[in-house]
Amino acid sequence: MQNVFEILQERGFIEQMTHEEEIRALLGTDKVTFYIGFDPTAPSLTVGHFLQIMAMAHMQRAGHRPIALIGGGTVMVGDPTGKTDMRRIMPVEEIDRNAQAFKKQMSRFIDFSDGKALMLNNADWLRNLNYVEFLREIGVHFSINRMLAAECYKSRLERGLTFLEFNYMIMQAYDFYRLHQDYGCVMQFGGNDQWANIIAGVELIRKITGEPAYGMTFTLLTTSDGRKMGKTEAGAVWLDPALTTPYDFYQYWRNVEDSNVERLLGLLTFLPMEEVRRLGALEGSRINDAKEVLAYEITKNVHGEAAALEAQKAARALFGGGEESESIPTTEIPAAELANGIDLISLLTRLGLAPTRSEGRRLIIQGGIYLQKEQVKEIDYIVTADDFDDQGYLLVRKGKKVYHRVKLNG
RNA sequence: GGAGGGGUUCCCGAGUGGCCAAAGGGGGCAGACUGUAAAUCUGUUGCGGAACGCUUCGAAGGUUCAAAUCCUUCCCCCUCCA
Repeated sequence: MQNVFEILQERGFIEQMTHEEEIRALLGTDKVTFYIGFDPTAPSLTVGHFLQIMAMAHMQRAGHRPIALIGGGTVMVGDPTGKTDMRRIMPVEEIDRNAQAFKKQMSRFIDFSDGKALMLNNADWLRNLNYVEFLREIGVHFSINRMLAAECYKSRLERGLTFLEFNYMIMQAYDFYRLHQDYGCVMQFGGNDQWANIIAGVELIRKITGEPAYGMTFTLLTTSDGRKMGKTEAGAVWLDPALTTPYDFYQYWRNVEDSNVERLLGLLTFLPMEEVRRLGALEGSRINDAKEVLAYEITKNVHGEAAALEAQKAARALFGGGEESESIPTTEIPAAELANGIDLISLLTRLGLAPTRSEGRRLIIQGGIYLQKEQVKEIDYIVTADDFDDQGYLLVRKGKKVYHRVKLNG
């Protein structure tokens, strides 16, 4: 069997490592326990987390034991890495609620049965730390001079960094130490922005115990010009279908830029690399086939095969002219309300296609609104039952690719 | 605790009494071009309507015909000193 190290490397995960040769050897021979931390800052995991989960899944398939560490304790402090502003202090109730949601979602991707993987929450040991003991036991091992030199604090040193946030690195290092002592965890992975936090843990363990510990970071999802991926006008791309519908989720991947397709296939699907390379090599508009595969595979992984098929069918129908599908977002409106017609602007705000009436007006004036595939440019257009088709549906399109269906009820 | 600097519309950042709903850039949205891509170009980007009105410039008060701009108090951030 192929060393999982090679797999991760070939699929494009690996960015930095503390000890390349040792890690490669270890992963090839022993069963290792490793961990990745997830801070519950939001009510759902995002595609950024998903990349970490994929790496975890590859590791588990290779026989290693993952620890998914929910950061119910570390979020109390807030990771300043990559943030330019002070982190919001989150209420404990919200943190715990988010942590629960993370747990639930995580179980879908990693097999936690029979101790094949562990899910822990660092709230269990961080929230009740004794300050003075902690300082004497752990604090002595950290050099402020070194910490300040860390790249991740650079921008914050210019703009302001509180002592609270400054401690984040120490908390995370302590997590690794605890997992090492209590669970024999010897490796920590994370996004490349976590590098400083990870080596802090590696060094802490080595200093205190004299035993080896390793760290590795994975690539971050970015567009070709370096911007973070996973953001849309509506915010992040969530794994929770209530926050990002499977259709929108599918469409997000269907629309990634050409130059990223091969990379994303390697990172976010389980397709064999041969296939990944074949799809990535498609030229011109044929790369669209690869994007369909990408979107389908990821959606299947996250939302299941049925939802993925449904999303694919809907997308093909809307963009290819096939049969329409049920999974387009649909709003029902009682026929009685349409008796006298509804003005188009009101309809747009009601469907959520325009946040305000001003925005709706703008959209119409700029030619961004279509009813049943016909552009409508009259801002005082009145929608009546006549606009609906025989089955009682009205297809509203905003711009090139945002669709919404209205169903006439009763 | 002392001295100084600062908080502007999603973000950065101009604006020091009327010409400011507020320059410029970024981002977003829409249009053109395309392949449901990227790049590029154009328009647009507080809210509500037709002209026009209404609510904004850390918070609350005040001066003035008129305030983002002046005064008072308060909150928050940064720098230096202690």
